[in-house]
Amino acid sequence: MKAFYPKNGRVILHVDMNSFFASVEMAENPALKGKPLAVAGNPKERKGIIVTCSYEARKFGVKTTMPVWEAKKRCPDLLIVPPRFDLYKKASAEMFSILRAYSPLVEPVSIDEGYVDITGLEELGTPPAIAESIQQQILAELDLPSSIGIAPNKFLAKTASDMKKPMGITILRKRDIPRLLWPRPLIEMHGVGGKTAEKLNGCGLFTIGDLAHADDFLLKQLLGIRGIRLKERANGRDPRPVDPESVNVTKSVGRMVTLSKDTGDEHQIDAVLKKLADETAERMRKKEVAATNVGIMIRYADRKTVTRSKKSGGPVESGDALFQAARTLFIRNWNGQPVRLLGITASGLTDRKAEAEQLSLFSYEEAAKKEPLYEAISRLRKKFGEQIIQTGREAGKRPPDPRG
DNA sequence: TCTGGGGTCCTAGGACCC
DNA sequence: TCTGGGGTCCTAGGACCC
Repeated sequence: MKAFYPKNGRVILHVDMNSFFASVEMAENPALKGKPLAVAGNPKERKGIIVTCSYEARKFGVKTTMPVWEAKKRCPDLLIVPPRFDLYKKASAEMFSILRAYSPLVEPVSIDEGYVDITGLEELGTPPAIAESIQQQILAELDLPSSIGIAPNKFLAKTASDMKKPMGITILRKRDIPRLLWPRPLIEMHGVGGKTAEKLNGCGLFTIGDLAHADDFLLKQLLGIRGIRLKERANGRDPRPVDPESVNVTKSVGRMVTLSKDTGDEHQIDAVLKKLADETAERMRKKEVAATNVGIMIRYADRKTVTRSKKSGGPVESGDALFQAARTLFIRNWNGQPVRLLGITASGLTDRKAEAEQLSLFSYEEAAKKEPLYEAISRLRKKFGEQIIQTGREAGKRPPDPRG
């Protein structure tokens, strides 16, 4: 049992929910269980792609991001339901609260997966026993299947949770790396996508083992700092801590939408931008943030996509301000061709409360000090004492209009 | 009949300052 | 007339993930 807790090592779990959206739908409606099921958008609105599908559907070759018509061709009996994000968010929150009952060091990565650092929790049992307990509790309380990876760091835990689905528990130790990790093709490695795999293949590197032994200089040339980092991970090294705070640090908030039909109609585009701006502002309000940068995304009929952004003078938080900024960017950068997709992103986010405080404590007072009236009052106070003159501001009235 | 929407991180070039 | 390097900020886009 002690062997699971090496003196200088960590024990990290990666909990990955299996075909999450589809599983939540099945938990809600057990009649769907055991059937080929997909959660997908409406094809008539050109959003007809598979978001998630059940294992029964996967047997027919149905995959995430596949257009619905193609999925139907492969699996004629495929049941399709539209996504219900509120339901998934609720299930996600319940899943994470189960995890937090085991350890406070829980880092959500997305709606359906997260890391748990269980280092030093010997009293709860061995790591496989803890994983088993978590998995069974999620199944019993939420009726949802999951897979769990156990390893000394995040990368290996993530890799492990992928090895056995559904309802798997997999341990990946450092000493297992040459046997279990290195023979696999590069594209299967977390962090290596199609483009990176192609580049590496072009240099004669095909497996994770090849990457693990590749030349540092070559990797740096080819992929920059990412190359070095990927090689480290291929060797089973990943120092990233499990950070429970990362979930509270949002870098950007946005909304985008593929239009049901391409359009070059300015009124229609205006209406879409306004809606996106209002919805983005609403999300910002919920997160209590303001933006210092506003960006737009335009995708044309040929899928060519451009992004434009501009740092704002002051904090932007209202739907109207967001809309005006987005509209200006759009007018300046639109090439006049029909538009397929429009998006708005608010970034450079600042805390609204801190913003308000700063405004009242600094800007207001600093601005006031620049007023000739303020200077005059200060001078008189020095001469006659503090009590002599009470300004309108201090008396709780509106500040005097400087124009008289 | 193609190919959604929400994010993160990194790079690179130009502006600008010292 | 010809000319340095370093640092930071801003912007655009690429790659990746779920």
